[in-house]
Amino acid sequence: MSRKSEETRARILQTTLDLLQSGSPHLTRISDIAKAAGISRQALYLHFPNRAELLVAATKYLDEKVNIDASLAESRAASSGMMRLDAFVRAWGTHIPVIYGVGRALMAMSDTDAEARAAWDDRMSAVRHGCAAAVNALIRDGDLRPDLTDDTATDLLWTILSVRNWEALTQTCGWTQDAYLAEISRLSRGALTRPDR
Amino acid sequence: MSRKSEETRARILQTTLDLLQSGSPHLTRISDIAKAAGISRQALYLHFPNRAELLVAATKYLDEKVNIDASLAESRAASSGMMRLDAFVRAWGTHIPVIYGVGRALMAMSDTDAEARAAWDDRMSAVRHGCAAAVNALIRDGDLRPDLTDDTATDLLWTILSVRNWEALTQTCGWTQDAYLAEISRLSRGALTRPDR
DNA sequence: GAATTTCTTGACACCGTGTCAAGTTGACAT
DNA sequence: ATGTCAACTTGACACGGTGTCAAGAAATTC
Repeated sequence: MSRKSEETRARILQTTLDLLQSGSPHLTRISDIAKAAGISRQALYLHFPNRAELLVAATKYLDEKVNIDASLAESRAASSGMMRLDAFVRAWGTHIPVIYGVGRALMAMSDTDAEARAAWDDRMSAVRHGCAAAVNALIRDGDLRPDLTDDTATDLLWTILSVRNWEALTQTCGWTQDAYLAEISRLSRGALTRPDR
Repeated sequence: MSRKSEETRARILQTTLDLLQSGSPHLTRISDIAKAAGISRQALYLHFPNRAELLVAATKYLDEKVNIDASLAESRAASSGMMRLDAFVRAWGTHIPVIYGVGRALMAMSDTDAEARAAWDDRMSAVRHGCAAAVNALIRDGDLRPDLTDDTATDLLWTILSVRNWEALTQTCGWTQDAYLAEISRLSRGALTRPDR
């Protein structure tokens, strides 16, 4: 694990992220990544045992760079439940485009690879915890719709905030990121909070 | 295209649907389907040129059997815009589980196969037309939120009603179909209609 | 009963992933 | 400067799944 080794490792990961960000996952083959990183395909296997672990490592690498937890933490600072919900929605919604490339690859692999699925599920369960925290803040303030249990509300918010929905609205429907954030905030609020306030 | 030929063709399609309904798409290989249909793998290629066209044919076959258009048409009979929205949401939401098996396979193939993607997009654009019709009915009655254009509203409803959201809530979160229908109806209504009514 | 369609068996090519072996390059230590 | 070790290279191969081709058997149809 010398300096040189870590250097190429980082280059591989960065190249992987770059390729995934611009180009569909199945067009990002192991050989494509190796070529773009300036090494042989076999050399890549000296650093990562298989495609799934490469993608997982790339995800972690990205996480370290952008520190998603810190961004989400800021939503915890909000005073009221309503503000907290909004802060969380905006924080997560802003991070989706950052992780979309690798996320899409992980989702595609989830069909066939248990390891990839586990890695993606892990990320998604972290988001779910954020949803649950926002829901709890609403409950504390008495702002949750009375006909929703906390679990139901969390499921609903988590689904509304899915990467797939971001993909549908911004990629398929062509919405701008701002339009997405605005509508999805309103939708989340309308879905979870009492109609009378 | 004799009697025998059509017979096996139908058997292949039905077997395909059966296998897709119970088991993930990548576990439904061409050879699996052939075996389950009681013919050789090569015989299957005498009826369908490739996997994508087989799936597309299976989708059409299913459409003919369940007649999804007829089911959606009933929502057109509703008098008020609000009722029409609700009828459409329930009609489509009820059909999602029927098409989920083949839909999932088509979605998975969409990553790699243009033909599969076209077939799925075609289905989804049919749903989108239904969404647009419901939105227009709301507009006619003056019940659409004033801050939504018809396109935005259609995009939003179409996204809310996506197969992915059904999958997230019923398959991942474990909601019953009834719970899904109830919540998604409420969500759709809340997202599109004026808050004051 | 003969012609034709349907299906079978078996072989092979292609693609992408993953593995293995043998050899090259370069950095560093002594 | 020489030997050692890690990083990397080239080239070969296995595997699984899709799709193709050819030759022959079996069933249908007329």
